[in-house]
Amino acid sequence: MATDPKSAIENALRAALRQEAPQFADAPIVLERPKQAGHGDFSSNVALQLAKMLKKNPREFANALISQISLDIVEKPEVAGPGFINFRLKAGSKTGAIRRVLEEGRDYGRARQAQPQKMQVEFVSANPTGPLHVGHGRQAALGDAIAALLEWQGHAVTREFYYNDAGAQIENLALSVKARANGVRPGDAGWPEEGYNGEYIEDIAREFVAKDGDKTNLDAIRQFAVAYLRAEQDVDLQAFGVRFDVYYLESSLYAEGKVAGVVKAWSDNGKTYEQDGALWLRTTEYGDDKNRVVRKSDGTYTYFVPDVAYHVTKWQRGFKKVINVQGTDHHSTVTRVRAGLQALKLGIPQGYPDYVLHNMVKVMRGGAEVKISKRAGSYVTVRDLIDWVGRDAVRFFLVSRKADSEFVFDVDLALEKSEENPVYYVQYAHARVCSVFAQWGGDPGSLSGADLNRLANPRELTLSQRLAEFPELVATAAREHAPHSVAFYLRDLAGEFHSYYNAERILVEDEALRAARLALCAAVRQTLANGLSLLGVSAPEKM
RNA sequence: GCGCCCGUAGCUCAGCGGAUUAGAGUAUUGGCCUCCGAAGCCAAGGGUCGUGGGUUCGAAUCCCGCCGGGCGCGCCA
Repeated sequence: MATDPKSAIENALRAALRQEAPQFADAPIVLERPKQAGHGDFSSNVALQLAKMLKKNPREFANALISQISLDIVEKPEVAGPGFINFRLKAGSKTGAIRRVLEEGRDYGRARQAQPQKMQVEFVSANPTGPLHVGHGRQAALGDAIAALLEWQGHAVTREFYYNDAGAQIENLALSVKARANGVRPGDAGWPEEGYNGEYIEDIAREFVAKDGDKTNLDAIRQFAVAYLRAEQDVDLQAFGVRFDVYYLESSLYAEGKVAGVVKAWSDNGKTYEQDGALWLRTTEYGDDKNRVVRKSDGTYTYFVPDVAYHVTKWQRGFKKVINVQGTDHHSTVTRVRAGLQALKLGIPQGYPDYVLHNMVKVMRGGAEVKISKRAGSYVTVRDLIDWVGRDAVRFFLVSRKADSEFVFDVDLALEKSEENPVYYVQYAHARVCSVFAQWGGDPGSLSGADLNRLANPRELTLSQRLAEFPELVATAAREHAPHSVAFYLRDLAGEFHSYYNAERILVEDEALRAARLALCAAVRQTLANGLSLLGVSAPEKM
């Protein structure tokens, strides 16, 4: 079992620091991988960081530190530039990662948690009033990947979908379907003021009538329409490869009295007041810029009350960490929900819950923005995208950018020139390795005994090092809720593999060298597969 | 007007407070298949990191102003 070289170096530096500058023994130690090969494999700037506070010359201090270090996995450390300490790994210690990947297999990159926490990621949470649009697609891809990242960090993660099935928009849905069922079309007299105009309304109306539905029974229509759309969304999510553990219905919060309970608790805590016939919550006491109405003068609650009630259940269900994935257009709710939770005085932490807010998705095709979908009318649906470019491409694309960046989804890039699609580049690397193994025909299990010291050329060592980075990359991506870094890593890894593959032959005559190269390839394949699975993208053996 | 986010190569985007050339992809140009998959590789050109200050030994990165863009500022959800 090889120790991870990076932590070994870090430990050695820490020990040296304890000797040379005990007062900073706990200072953060940053080890980065230099861009330029000439600067070694790892580089640290601790000496520069601490020199000022120590009132010492950075280079002298760096020299003092390295005089304390003796590690058998690296050559002698060097002081460079203004005071960087550069470490160059001995060739043998670079390939350790290969063995580790092969040993851990599908678990390579996973961390064990001494005390796993219950966590929850809430995402999509689309109202059952229409098909899922591209924004939901981005949320689905992001949320699912974030959930996977947290699972890989050893936590118990629940994927949850919240259905706003109790609000006014459901009423509008029912009215729209009823109007359609009775032959009233958008624009006609009698069409609901805030009705839904998409063609899917017509579909629902037709099916409702076909089932001998009573065209005057609004309750029956509402039930039918919600069930219809929920089923349709489920089909889309399934096609997208996203599965939820819990579907939470807003209506159940009312049914169980939780909404009224929240308002009562606020009142009991003295956080509310009456004004203009409405009941207000003093959210300004918790960072909001104005107080908010919680019970309207007509006696109904504003939408954010059930939202708070919902989050109380998350806390009470034991989720210590909750991440809500939402569009930035909802960012004003963040402060409100947190304030509402604080005002209950239930001991819920101040920053609860966490949010990942994502920007909007713009779909481009043929050089122009696509805004119209045949099904939905006013927006492009997830189904449209999957139909156009396939599930893997959609998922990879949608997580391959930071959540807060505006996303331009270029259908032409993914469709007409599909070979230039980044996801194929990564999948192709995986398929290539598979192909080599098929050609070879040997038993992969036999590779565990390969002499990895035979791997000496720079491309092999670079690849090995890249493999070694994966677990830390996953950990960082999980901590920062940033699955896009996994996508970038995979591209880099695939790129280095393609270069290697082009420059060197794997299936050489020399048996020992062949075994070593195959071991490296097997590790690359495994790491690619693990990374792709994190993103919900398949790793095909042939394409 | 106020709040949050964004502004890096023609286009789409990475970039951890650090070391002469700021990175990918794509697009453009020129090479590489008697050889394990050319959906690939190699090479070239292309950037005052929106702008003006400040902090620092050092700023694309941190702080402030300005310009440009997005989103939000309901007894809507």
